[in-house]
Amino acid sequence: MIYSSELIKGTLKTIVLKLLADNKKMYGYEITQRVKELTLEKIQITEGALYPTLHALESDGLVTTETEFIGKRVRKYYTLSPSGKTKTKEKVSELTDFMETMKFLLDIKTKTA
Amino acid sequence: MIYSSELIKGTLKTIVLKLLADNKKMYGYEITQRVKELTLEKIQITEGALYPTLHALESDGLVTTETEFIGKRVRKYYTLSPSGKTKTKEKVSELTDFMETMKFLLDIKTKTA
DNA sequence: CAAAGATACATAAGAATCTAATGTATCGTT
DNA sequence: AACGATACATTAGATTCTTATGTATCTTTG
Repeated sequence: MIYSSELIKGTLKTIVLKLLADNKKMYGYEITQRVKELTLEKIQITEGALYPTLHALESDGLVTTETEFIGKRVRKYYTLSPSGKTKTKEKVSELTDFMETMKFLLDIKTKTA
Repeated sequence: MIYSSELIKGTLKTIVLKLLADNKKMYGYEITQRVKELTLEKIQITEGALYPTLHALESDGLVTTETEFIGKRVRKYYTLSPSGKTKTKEKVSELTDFMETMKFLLDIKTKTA
């Protein structure tokens, strides 16, 4: 089962930031594959969604980039900046908190029904 | 603290459906107030977001409506249709599942760091 | 009793962000 | 040689939310 795309909305940026926090340095394609692998195919990040997000993180100064050549093929690595690390902590704790609230909302009557 | 609006994206429809499943019959304004109350002000549903969503649920046949007059003031009640009840179960279990996956993603390195 | 705030509906322009498609190019395998 | 995987990127269109606006009634308070 693949989650409906609307669920991914709003969490993509947080997922990317968290992955970068855990792995120091990643490139776009690698991120799509890692997420797919970690979520057992349930979250599929499309390139059309990922690249604009990465570019936005860069222009917000949350990540820095370095280009590397693997043979003749370009690979663009992303690394968290100091402000990116701070932002990641904020985003992760906000999402964690949000999920607690949502769990509460979804459980309300189910418990007694 | 109020959750950033992007987090609400994609979950609004599910929240509304779940509330209707628990309460049989609710009107728009009541939904905004109930969510605010249940989440201790952390989720604020604006009318500009709610009404289009309710109208969409109606045109998808997931809810039926009945208008009631309180004095001279109109109140529009929404009730889940049979297909709405089925949809609610699907949406709630998908979101629950999604949150488990997200929790896993967010916990990965935190555990060992 | 007038004003302000709460109740209650609704729409609409603009912003943000994702999907799906398309494009370019290299590398490895069969 | 052809195909699939790797790797970047952009764009038209769809979706959905924000912010503002509009209308109208009811309740509370100075």
